[in-house]
Amino acid sequence: VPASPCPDDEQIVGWWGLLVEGFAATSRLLADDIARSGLPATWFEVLLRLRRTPGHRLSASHLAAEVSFSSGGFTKLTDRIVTAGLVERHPCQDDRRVTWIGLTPQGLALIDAATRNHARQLREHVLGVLGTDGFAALADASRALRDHARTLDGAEPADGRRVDGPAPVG
Amino acid sequence: VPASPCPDDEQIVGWWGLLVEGFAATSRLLADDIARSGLPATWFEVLLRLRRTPGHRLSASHLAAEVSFSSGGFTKLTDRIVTAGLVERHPCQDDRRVTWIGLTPQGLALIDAATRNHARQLREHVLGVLGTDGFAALADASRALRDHARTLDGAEPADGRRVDGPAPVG
DNA sequence: TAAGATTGAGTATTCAATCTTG
DNA sequence: CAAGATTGAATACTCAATCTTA
Repeated sequence: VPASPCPDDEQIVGWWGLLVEGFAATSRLLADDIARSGLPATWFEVLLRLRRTPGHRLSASHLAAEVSFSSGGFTKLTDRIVTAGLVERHPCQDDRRVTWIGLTPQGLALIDAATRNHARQLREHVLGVLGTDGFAALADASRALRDHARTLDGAEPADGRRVDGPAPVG
Repeated sequence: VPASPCPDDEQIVGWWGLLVEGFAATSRLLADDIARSGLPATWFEVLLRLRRTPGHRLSASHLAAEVSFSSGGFTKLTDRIVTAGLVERHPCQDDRRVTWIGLTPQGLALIDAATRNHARQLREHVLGVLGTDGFAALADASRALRDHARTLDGAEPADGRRVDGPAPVG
């Protein structure tokens, strides 16, 4: 796509639409494969982050934020993964409000295997399509978007300025 | 990110992780803003596609596929949007199994306003971060990923062999 | 007061089964 | 029998309120 100097609204909205569709389609492909090894996509996201953390443990609130879950939703998600025997809760000694979530040996074994398979899928369905440079550029752009959005998160006041349009439906 | 000739598993998985996080963070930013104008994100996706279709109408099953919904889930989503007066169901004359979903005047007015605001948000939170060339490149890569994934969808056997039918084209 | 975690209520989604039409 | 649409059961999430601790 040769870049226009000044893309119009339709162009911009269309570009973002491609992102939504591309990400959804690829995510589904990957999630289906992960599910085949016995892991819901949400569990995979949790275990993946524990796996790459020294000590294989993170605080519940930190982990919840990383996987974009609400506090309450993450409690229930954790309940299910604990029941499955893949993670354990550990009360924190220094600050008794926090709960550490740590991988069990079974959890570690499962996420190790799932990660190897995941990487294989990514080579096939992403790296194979975009090439190394393309995938790296995509990752770089995504990091920039993430950092920008997270900077604004919580700093964006619910100010009075509204869309110039019809009142909310309801 | 200078591209390594042969990225390892951790690298690849990390790159995809950035995509997941960047997309989630930005999507949430955009969805929050859309919600402020009175539209749930799912409604917006539906109305957006009707808006850019000649005649502002699509069949339910086609629309469901475009927004990545199950058949049953889309029926209920449609129920809610119909109740809000933004779309209407029209039985198809040629094939009485299909239902057309069409925008109402209110729906059109609302999605028009929401789209203008959406474009403004995209300029701020995506175009402003990546630049025109960066955004265009991202859209291009996303299109490639989408087309690849959709080619494989339905052609990828679940566990055993594919059910009888025409051989996959790709 | 504020922050981390949990609970309960409400909502939205998928899956499987059903109905209708081609 | 296949395809589109709908329904009911089950699941998973968010939000608001609560409890505990800093």
